[in-house]
Amino acid sequence: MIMPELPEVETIKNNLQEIKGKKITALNIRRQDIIKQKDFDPEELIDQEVTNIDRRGKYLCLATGNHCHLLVHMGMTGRFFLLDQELSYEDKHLHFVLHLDPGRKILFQDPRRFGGIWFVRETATFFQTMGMEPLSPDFSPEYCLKVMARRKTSIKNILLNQSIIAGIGNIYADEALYAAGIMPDRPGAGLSSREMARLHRAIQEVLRKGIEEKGTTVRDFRDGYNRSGGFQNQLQVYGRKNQPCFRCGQTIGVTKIGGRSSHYCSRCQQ
DNA sequence: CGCTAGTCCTGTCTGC
DNA sequence: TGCAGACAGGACTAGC
Repeated sequence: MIMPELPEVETIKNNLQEIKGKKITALNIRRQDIIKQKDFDPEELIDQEVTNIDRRGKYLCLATGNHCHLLVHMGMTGRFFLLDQELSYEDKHLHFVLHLDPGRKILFQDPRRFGGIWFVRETATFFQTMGMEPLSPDFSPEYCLKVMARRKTSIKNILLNQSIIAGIGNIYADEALYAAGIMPDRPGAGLSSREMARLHRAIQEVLRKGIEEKGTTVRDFRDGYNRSGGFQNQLQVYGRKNQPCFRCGQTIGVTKIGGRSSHYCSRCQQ
């Protein structure tokens, strides 16, 4: 099971750079309920050039020449990928198609439909409540200490809170906490500055590694060409319940935190 | 405001 | 072999 997190969306973003400058020729909304917001008529995108493909948190953002934005969130099982016109494709759970000139298309497929598409005019407003990008220069141990001060909830919950840090999901949260040697149920405010420095570094390391490996594929994730990623082979704790810790041999445990499974090594993490 | 529990959804896995 | 139930969880909402 997978949800596309920051490294997965970043991978799709990188793949899709080649459509920059291409013209949108048509679009096909096959399921209305995956459209979450419509600041403008989607038809306005037709005949427009894709001017930019960006990422903010777990959102992919396509900009067009007339200052319109198409935002995509993959939810848990969403796929957003390029396909050459002549190739056949599985159209089950296919909710949206963007046709590009010449003869290519981008498909949005999402069996579980936790994902969606937003037609947004002002991205600044849309992303107003989104937290800091963890790979930006402003993301520092000091920032972490500041935003986690006085928070009694678990550090795991804080890492998953998109309004504090953008883009971290269950897999990279567990991996970062393992790499930092911190138990996921520790209250955020209880972390020492030394621990916060370790966590800050671990977050950046696992995310960078995830991007380098072009994402994690447990079952569902596919990149902008519908290919699998490689980070699943480097997971230390996520999905390794009852298996020995690579570092110390202790059995990896799982507990529920905030309704989500949290994987940890009780010897390597305090 | 901070936090928890419930909700949505369907493919896959488990146990009888 | 078949089938019911558990499970996966991102983001949002209601309620305390």
